[in-house]
Amino acid sequence: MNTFSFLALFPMSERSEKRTMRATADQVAREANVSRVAVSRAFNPNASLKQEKRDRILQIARELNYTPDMAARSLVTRRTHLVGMIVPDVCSPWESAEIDALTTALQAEGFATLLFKAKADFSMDPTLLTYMRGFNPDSVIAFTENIEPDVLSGFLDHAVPIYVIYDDAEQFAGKPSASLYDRLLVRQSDGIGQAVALLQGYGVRRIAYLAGKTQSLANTERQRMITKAMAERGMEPPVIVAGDYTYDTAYRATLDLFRIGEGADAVFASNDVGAFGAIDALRHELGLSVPGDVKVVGFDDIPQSHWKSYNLTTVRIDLEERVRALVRLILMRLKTPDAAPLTETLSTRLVVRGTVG
Amino acid sequence: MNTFSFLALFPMSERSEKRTMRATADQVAREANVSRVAVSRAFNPNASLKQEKRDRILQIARELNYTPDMAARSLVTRRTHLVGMIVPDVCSPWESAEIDALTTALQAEGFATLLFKAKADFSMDPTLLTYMRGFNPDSVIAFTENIEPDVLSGFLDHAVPIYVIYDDAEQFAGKPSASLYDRLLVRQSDGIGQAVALLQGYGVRRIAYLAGKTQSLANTERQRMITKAMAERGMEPPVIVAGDYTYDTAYRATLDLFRIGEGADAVFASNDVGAFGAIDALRHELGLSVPGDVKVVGFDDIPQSHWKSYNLTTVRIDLEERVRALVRLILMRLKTPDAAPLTETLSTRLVVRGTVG
DNA sequence: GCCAGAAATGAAAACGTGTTCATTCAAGGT
DNA sequence: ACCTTGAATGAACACGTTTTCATTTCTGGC
Repeated sequence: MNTFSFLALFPMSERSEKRTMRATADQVAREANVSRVAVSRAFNPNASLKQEKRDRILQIARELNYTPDMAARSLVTRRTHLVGMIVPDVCSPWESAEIDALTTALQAEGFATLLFKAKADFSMDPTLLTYMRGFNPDSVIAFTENIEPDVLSGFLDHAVPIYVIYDDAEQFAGKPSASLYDRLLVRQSDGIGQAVALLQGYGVRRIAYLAGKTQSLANTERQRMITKAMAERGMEPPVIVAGDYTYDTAYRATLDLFRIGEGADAVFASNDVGAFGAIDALRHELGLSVPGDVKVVGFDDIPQSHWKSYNLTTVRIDLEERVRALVRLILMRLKTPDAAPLTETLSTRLVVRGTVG
Repeated sequence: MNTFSFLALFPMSERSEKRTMRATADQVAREANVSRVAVSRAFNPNASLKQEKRDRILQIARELNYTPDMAARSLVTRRTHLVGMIVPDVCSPWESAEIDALTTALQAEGFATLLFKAKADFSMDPTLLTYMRGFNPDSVIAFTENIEPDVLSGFLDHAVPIYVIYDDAEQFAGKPSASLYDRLLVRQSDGIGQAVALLQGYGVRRIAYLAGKTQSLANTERQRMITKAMAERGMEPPVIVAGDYTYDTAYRATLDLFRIGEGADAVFASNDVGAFGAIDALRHELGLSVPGDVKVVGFDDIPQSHWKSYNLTTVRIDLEERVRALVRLILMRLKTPDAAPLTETLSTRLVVRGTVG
């Protein structure tokens, strides 16, 4: 029992013992005394075929362990039912959660995930793109944000981008292209407003924003919205601390902020993992209390955020909802390419736990 | 800049504006004044073709943005260059790290990862398998351990399993099949021995083993090796606490152990995430000190284990090394199907941090 | 019992590539 | 100058499916 995890498959020609090929539509047809076309139709629900005949074919197909060959099918259909995902770091909690949810949702719709690892610096590798192109994915999801849509969609033929934009649809007023395409609008300002209000309620005056990757649009918009929310409440602009979404960088940046810099009443991290780094630096190296001396707020609400050691107060982006909206957009555009551009909107909200108050 | 993450592709027939198909080998051939066969050969390094001719073809291919169509190619080659991965939980730190490393390694060898989400209960879904079969992956990696190899390799044609076994190759003495196939032997006992020795050195007498999924072979072998190591040092057998590799279950199980049960001097968790749950329960709910009152040891050494809040002492499985060995086995078997069965061995070692001593 | 329209059917033509096989070409040894 | 060997070449076929299109069979209304 439970003896294995890995399995290699081999084409018939190379296995001397097993001479049983994968069953083909022709074999099923012969066995069922019908034409090969009938077999094809049996597997296509809305093709016209006598019910009784269809049942018999499917029965025989099951006995022969037959499944239509996707490669052959996609050759004529021009649909591979593959969705390419380009990911720099599968280990990142937020990204792995998003991959998980996307794969689940797409799988339910009959699409399989084709996973590619991008370079660590988030850059888009032309070789990788060329390589991926060969598989002809029906759609591509890129988890890196530092490449122009035009470059990528020029590389992949007939690609129509779906924009993920933050807070202000108007920030793209100058780019006419943005309004021509489908968009997912994430209103980060909602949760950020709640967070800033809560912090101010606790008497916080000086907030440090622990930034993420500078190429990340999500990051720059988070920073902008925090600054805006603070201004609206009559607070001074936040102190900006450079970061890159990782624990280690956040840890060191926090040390610098409090040792070399002038510290802060609260640290607003650009993501939860960064918040963890900040908390650990404050508690375990600087000897400060969270939330006693310094409040900490994160962003994302990953599963680890409710772990008791951190118990993080954070701005939650509902992953399930986000993925549902994205999959809806992708499938809509795939089914009806000429439909009018659609915009989905996603709110965010503050989840209050133990690192504030 | 940095305005998008998602991209949908569409077959020509459905896009009214763009009428430019993907370039085909015929077009390249016509443009270069050669036969289509020459184009095929140009992309196959060990086919015989005049160097000058090959260069010209590749040049023109680049200009036309041409890449061989994998679907068409695999139809005749019987090789898809796809490796299917069946994963119950992509979010799990250890699994996501393994997916990341495997994808990187396989990508370097020209294989792409085809990701499928299995049911949450680790069970193998026949529908999923049938579905995956359609894509004809060259190889399959299953991250779930509760299905007989025979069942799966019967389902997928011409599948030859690669066994991952733990500590004793002899445990499969009764199963002749095990010695017929390739194997990765993980010597968990190495690191476990070091851990038990260290704990005994600190005067620990009563160890609780916080178990993982009972269907997991890795788990049962960890338990067996801990018991064995303790016996060899004249210690009483460990207290077994049921678990399932998750934080929440580990947290509650630890509470029960110390409130209802009789507690322990040390908790040996079946994985790092479980150790985190134990630590948090001890520190934040039971008011005990780690490592003062109770020592904690984990298993895996995931990236989070060095985070200061946990700073976990743990038995490290070298992920890179493990993945290298696995990829080596898979590729070897794929290239030379009739080669003699190979066994790779992997050691483990204790990484000492702050939760012991 | 007849006719129109709809549903069911199979032959043939794609889809884009790799491979076989017989042929041509170039080079090198006597 | 001749033969031999090996490399270079392209025509034809194969891979397993879907789709088109023309034909046949069924259905229901008069």
